[in-house]
Amino acid sequence: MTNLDEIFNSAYKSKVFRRREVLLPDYIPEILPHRDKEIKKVALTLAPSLRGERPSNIFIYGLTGTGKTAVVKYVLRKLKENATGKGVNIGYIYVNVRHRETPYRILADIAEHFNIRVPFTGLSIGEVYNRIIRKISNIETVFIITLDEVDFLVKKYGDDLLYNLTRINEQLSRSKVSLIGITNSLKLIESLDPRVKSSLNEEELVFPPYDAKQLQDILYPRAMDAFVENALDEDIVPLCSALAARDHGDARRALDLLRIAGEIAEREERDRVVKDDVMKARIEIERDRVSDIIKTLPLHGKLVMLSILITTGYGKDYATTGEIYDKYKKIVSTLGFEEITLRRVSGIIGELDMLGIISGRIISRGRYGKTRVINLGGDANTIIEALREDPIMDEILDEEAKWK
DNA sequence: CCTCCACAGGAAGCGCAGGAGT
DNA sequence: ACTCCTGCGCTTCCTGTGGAGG
Repeated sequence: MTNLDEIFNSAYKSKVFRRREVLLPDYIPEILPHRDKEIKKVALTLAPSLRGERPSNIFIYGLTGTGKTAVVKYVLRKLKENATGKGVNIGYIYVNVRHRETPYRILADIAEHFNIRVPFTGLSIGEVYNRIIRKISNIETVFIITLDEVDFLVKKYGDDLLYNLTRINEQLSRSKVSLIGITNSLKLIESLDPRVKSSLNEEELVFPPYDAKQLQDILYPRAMDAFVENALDEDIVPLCSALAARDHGDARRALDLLRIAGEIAEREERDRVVKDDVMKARIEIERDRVSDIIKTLPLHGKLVMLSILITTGYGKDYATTGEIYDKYKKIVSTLGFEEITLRRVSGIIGELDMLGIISGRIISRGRYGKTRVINLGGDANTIIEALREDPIMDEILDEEAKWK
């Protein structure tokens, strides 16, 4: 073996991980602990497709990381395997609505599964819809379309698309389509058109959150698979489970913590993951999340974020929408930009609140009006760091520092 | 008890960019 | 070249509201 081989080999061979991919969010294990009941229910509902019949539509509720997506994907995979064995045609399509959050993109995504090429924009929604129908109408297949996180779609664009999809069968001659809707919010179904509601809710399934013990049952087998023997301190898995259990029993969060903790240990070329790595992982996850959001903010979004940062005294204090808007106007006028309206700034603040970058609550000060009181939810430095990636923000922050 | 502040947040719509079809 | 489509950031106009002060 030459020197180079040795280098590559030792770089390739991690001291911590054996199969890191087992911890990635889209990995579906062979066994899903504490979800037997749910798997059975989904399987029973979808089973008629093996006889070429259209299965009932299913609606699934549950908070993030409760195994909704995993269960659905798992059952669909098994179903498909079973179908090919029996010579039945079943097609399944999985679309995550959060990543494709407009009706057009969702349809475009579905279309792409059928090998219909659709442009990023330019076609009418109806046209994409028609192309899909034209393409699949005559194929003798049961299609199961899964829409993950539909709440995002309904909240922003209403239920038109859902309504059309539930009625798609009327326009198909030989193929059949059934839908699986997955949502985080229990309130969603109430806001739906009654027609959509009854048709989509043929079967309904609620996924309860995991508790710390159940999270451990999920983590242990995966940790065994993912890590080299003895790479984990004993208290690592319980710690990740406990932290995630506090976070409404989110299994994905628990797996992320475990994986990132491992990556930190690996980066530092240690062969053992310790408690402190988990704590660091927690900070790192938060930093990445904040930085991703701030980076993709439009210019005025960043300026508003900056104004919040300054008016709240870098997180030590509270500020109202009005105070933030005043500060924003000052910043904008020194830069010579055109300012956006209060309405829009209020909207941006609302969005930042929803994203959890800041935390605000609406209060009434009686005579002195009703407003939103805001402070930074998390760490100011994380936000400053993310903002400084934009040269304009960087300059303003330097300027601001001089005044102090 | 009523008023009226300082906004929240819904609805409609505008102008532009990116792209399709004709 | 021209029309038509959507997404995005934004504006305009709007109605709604908890409670301190009169």
